[in-house]
Amino acid sequence: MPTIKYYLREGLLPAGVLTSPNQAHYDDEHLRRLRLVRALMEVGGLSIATVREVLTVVDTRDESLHHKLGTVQEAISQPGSVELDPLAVKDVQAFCDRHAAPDGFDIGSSNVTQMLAAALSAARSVGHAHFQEILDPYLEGMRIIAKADLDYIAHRGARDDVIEAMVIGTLIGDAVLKAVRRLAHAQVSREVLADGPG
Amino acid sequence: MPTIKYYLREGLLPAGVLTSPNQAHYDDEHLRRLRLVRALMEVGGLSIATVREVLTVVDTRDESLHHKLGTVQEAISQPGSVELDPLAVKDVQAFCDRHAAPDGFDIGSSNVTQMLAAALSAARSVGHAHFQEILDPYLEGMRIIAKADLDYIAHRGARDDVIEAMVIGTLIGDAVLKAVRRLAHAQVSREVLADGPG
DNA sequence: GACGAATGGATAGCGGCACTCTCCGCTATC
DNA sequence: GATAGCGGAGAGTGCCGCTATCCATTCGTC
Repeated sequence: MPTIKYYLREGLLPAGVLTSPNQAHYDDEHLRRLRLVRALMEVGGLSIATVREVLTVVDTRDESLHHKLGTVQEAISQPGSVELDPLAVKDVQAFCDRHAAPDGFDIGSSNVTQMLAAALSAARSVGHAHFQEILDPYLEGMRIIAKADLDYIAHRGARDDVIEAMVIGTLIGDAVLKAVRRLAHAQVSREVLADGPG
Repeated sequence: MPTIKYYLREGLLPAGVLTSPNQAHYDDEHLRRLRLVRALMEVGGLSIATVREVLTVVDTRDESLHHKLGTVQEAISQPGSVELDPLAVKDVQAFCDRHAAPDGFDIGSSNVTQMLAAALSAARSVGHAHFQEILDPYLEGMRIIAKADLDYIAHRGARDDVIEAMVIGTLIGDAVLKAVRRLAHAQVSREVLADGPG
């Protein structure tokens, strides 16, 4: 309960409707918002500052949907503070070029490409200089997943909370995918072992 | 530099070879280890305690490879402190059953299934009670990715550092996949838009 | 209408964690 | 022989996510 007071102070939750100077009323929407905050923090690993940033965008009523999606995407895709290896940056560039528009992406230097470059830099730094070769199969698998994601968003109806659905789908989706990847490792390696010594 | 002294104290880095009581020599292996620690922390988001745990297993010389892989997997797959929704647990159970051995997985209650249940619980709590329906396409995509992962490990040669390669591949891979997923979203949504109004 | 419990609001404090600072004794170097 | 720098150990710092305390008010109920 003191945590809720804290979130209120931090502006993560809207204040309740004051029925009297020391009595506020909270409805389902407040509860829902609280659960959203907890989900973003616990599963998505967002900091309070980032959650506030995201919620601000979610709550913005004017502004185009497209612009809001972009802003939120950037907010929830913050790269770590890894110094970028120029070679890794080149790898990212090559990858982006390879899958460039019209059917690909041509995103210049967003947080997403930064993330990717940071991860590949880290890989290089520990002696895995060819990790970028895995990017193409990764994209192949991720295209299937991305299609499922878009389907999911679309079927939820293009209501007012598309942005919210996207945030949830992205962050909780990341966590789910982490787990599913590990399960897939077990499944595939079992199949390989079965085929091999068979 | 004081950070390195700190890591030494915390047992994340092995002490250098003392050439004299106050002069230690550090070779490439030490540097490599340092970079590994930084990568696990900055990209993998591991805490110092978890890094130590992982490194302990990596450094263990005896013990079977299989057992070490399992231990490390558990260490780098720690779920958040989310209370589990029984319905979400049921969803996970159903998913596991659906893809059960011999070609699937039958992992009982490991950290991985915990992670999955936690994520689905969070989804439910924010009103996404049907998120588990996305699990099958997720697995389909992840199987492609998992195959690439195993290929990668295999082609790196079954040297002494398989566990290390697995840790790196898993954690840095997670970060890479996060980024690639976002790029795939952009790519696929562009394709859909192109097909739709076409 | 009196009284204890509870609420809203604000301020200060706590605990964990990843560092960082400082001091000490020593020794390689000039 | 002065001094700069190292290794080692303990205490201190800053941030962040809470948590505890305090006060005035007011709701419940008797």
